[in-house]
Amino acid sequence: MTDAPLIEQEIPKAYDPKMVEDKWYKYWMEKDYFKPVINPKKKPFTIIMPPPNVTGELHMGHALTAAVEDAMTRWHRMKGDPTLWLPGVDHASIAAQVVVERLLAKEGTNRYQVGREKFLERMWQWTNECRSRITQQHRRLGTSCDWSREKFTLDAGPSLAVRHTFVNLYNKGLIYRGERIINWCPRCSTALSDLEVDHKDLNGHLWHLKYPLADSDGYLIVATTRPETMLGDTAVAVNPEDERYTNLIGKYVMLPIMNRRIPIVADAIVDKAFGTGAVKVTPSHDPVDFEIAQRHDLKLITILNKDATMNDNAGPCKGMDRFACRKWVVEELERLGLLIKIEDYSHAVGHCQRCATVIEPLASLQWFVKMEPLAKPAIDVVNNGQIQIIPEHFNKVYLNWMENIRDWCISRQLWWGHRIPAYYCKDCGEMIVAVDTPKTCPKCHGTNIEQDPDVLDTWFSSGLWPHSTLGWPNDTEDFRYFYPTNVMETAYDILFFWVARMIMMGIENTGKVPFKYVYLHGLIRDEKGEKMSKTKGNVTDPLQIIDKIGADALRYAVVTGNAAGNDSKMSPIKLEAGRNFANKLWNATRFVIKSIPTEGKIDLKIHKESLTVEDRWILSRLSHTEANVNKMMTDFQFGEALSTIYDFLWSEYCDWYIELAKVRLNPENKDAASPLPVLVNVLETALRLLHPFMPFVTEELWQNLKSHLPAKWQKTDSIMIAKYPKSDKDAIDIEAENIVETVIDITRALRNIRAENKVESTKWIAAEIYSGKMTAAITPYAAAIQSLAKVKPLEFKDERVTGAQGEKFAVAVLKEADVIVPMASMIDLAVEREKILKEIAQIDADIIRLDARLKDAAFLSKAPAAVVAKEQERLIERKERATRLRQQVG
RNA sequence: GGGCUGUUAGCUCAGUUGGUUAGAGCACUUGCUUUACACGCAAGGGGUCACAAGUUCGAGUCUUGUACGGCCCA
Repeated sequence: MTDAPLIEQEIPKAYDPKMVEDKWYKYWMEKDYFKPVINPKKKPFTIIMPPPNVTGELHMGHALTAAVEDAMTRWHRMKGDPTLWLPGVDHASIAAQVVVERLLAKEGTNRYQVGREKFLERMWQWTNECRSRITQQHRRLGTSCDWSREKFTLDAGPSLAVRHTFVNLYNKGLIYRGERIINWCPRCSTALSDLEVDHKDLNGHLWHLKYPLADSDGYLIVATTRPETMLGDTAVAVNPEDERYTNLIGKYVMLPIMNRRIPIVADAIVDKAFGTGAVKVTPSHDPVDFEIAQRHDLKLITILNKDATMNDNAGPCKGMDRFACRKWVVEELERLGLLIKIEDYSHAVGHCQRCATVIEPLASLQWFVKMEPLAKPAIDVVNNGQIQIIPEHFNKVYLNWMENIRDWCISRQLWWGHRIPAYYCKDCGEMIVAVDTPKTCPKCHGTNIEQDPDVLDTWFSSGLWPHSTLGWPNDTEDFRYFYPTNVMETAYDILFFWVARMIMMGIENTGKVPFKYVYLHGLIRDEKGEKMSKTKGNVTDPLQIIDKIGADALRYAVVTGNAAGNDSKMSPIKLEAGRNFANKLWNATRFVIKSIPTEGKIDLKIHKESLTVEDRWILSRLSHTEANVNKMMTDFQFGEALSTIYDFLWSEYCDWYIELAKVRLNPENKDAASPLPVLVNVLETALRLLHPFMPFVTEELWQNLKSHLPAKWQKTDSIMIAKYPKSDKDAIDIEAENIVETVIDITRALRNIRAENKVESTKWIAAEIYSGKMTAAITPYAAAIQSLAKVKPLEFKDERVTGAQGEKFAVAVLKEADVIVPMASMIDLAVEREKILKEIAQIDADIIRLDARLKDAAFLSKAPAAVVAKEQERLIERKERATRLRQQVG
């Protein structure tokens, strides 16, 4: 049995997270608290963590993910659900390979020189270093995920899932190999999916070129943004409805430079309004042209090598770089008198998302997933609510994309990743797609078999993550118990990349949705609202912040004031607010602990019948808080839930309950009922309420508090396995709330009068209170009001004082009371009178409005009775208040 | 070009079935070594909720339009 870490007996004045965080994380780990106990009688709560890439360290976005998922996880665990938060790491095929390739470049070498085997060794070395860093960071953040179930995408299990899925989809005809236009990154030397291409508007040119007719005089003018591609043209296309060109359809032009006869074809896709209405067709290097070529049976001529230099088909340009070639072609056409004009032209150019190189559309033999059949059920589950996306408006974004989905290019000419489970017989050319490596060719029985050299798009394996991490395709206990999972929480920028694919693949492989809720959080930006990036140098390192102010403050800062789907800006101010809150709690607990007597028996049981009104008040407020927080947690309003707890602890418990309790704790008031039972119980409960958000400081304080309490408080070893507080309806006490609110109002009014009249803080002033039917309830608080507002003597009057008495007063008319301070020494009556007149004017306006509303037949008949009653009450209150104010000004 | 979204106090942002007098943190002004906390306490100032029209008994909240941002897809 692990003993709880030591707790400082002398509590320092300020909270120092460094002294407490590590020891508690270690304690939780040793106690195995993060591991769920499978109980078939209970419904589990499961979150699969979005696996960070092995490309470096965690950033603030990961910290947000961790904070939110940990809050959900800890909350459910405390509620008693068997809770699994499964961590993992992604091999990030292209991104990680780019990182290591850069390292090699620094060493003056590259992956080809090193060779596939050695390169992969290097990748593993990098990956292992990275993984331990990421794990370490997660631990510092306080994440309560089950490390014993941690998965890596290249582990045997997830890899088997990948091969199974590939083979299954291939057998169903949903994966095919074919020659299509794909996005080629010359730097990475691989195909990319459409999603991996960033389109940036660049200022370029539109070159108008003259193509002479082949069999007669005259010419056609075509416009292009990429003149070098003309070397691969195999046609010119016009719109069949374009009268300018009707007579040319079926004729030929002579392609300049290459001197190739190419046909003029008619295709409806051509936009009559673009350029001259005639377009050059380069089927190997443009997706639209590729389609035209399919329809018109045109030749495909590829003119580029994989590194974006020109190949043999480029004639005189062979060997040139693509951009040098562009320049050369333009000059040559000009020399030939075939360049008509050059226009400035801004257009979208695709760039590799990972290395920012301009991509080339290229006809290439690749593997694809046929998406439409997979998308259909994935659209249905969102439409029928089986999966709920939060915030809801992302439904439309999701559906819009899914309904226009295109086939997905999944093969990558990379080395780091899941190798495609397709094998080719070198003897007979047979292709074999199989989960396990075949030993012999099923057709010719030869053994000369080679595996496809390519790997799969990382997102192919990520798409399986919710089921592959739980053991699928094997029938495991984890898979049966924890799948489908409950929540997928991630950033909205990978909705298509990841979430959509998980839904499709999850349904396809398991017949079930992979999760019930998709909670999308926003991006964390820097103080100016810019996206954080290493190149900009504006990244905030979570570890540095944790070192400085602690994990809880960081977690507070990323969660508070942040609603689903909204971006948020990180700033030192928010971090400070988190630190301050932790410190406030620290000191409140310090105060409570100091108030617990060290000797003699202490009874901390709450005896309902002997509670004072302020006890009943704080218990009532706590109960409201518990109800609201649980509701907000259920509704994924984490920022709101956290502020609710913050407000309760700071503005109600600390500001008022503790201050009121001090009156009773004063040795002079020996006979007063002790506030300790409520003081301790409410604090203990509030710490549990807060624990999912700020785990370290709450554990430290909870343990510390507990160590000063009697034996029966020692049953639970950690706050993280203590029960999450639930609202107690019986504790709701409107009467007590009313009375304490009045006491607070009176105190505030008195302080206000003091401040406005610049009364020195040490000086006692006299005051009279008239509080009508509340008098009896308020009177017991005379001592409290006296001490909180520094008022003595304080008298309760039966009769309201009127302005006619000739004496000078400062007056505050409150909801339930009038506060009168004789001001002989200090007040400027004229100012005071002005203030009251202003207030009367405001109230009169209210009265007119309310009166009109209450005379309005439509309102009376259509508004709910409760609303009408409330308005009536309000009118009475306003009128009565106006009367009281008028009495004061005479 | 299509779609989504934002505009609330000086700044950053909450405000979830439309229902009292729109909130917080920070900043600002004033005063406090009031024995838990200056990472604090007390008091105060500050908003025609972008603009216009509409629906409604009632709009920051719903609808439409306008202006200016942002994002995604092509």
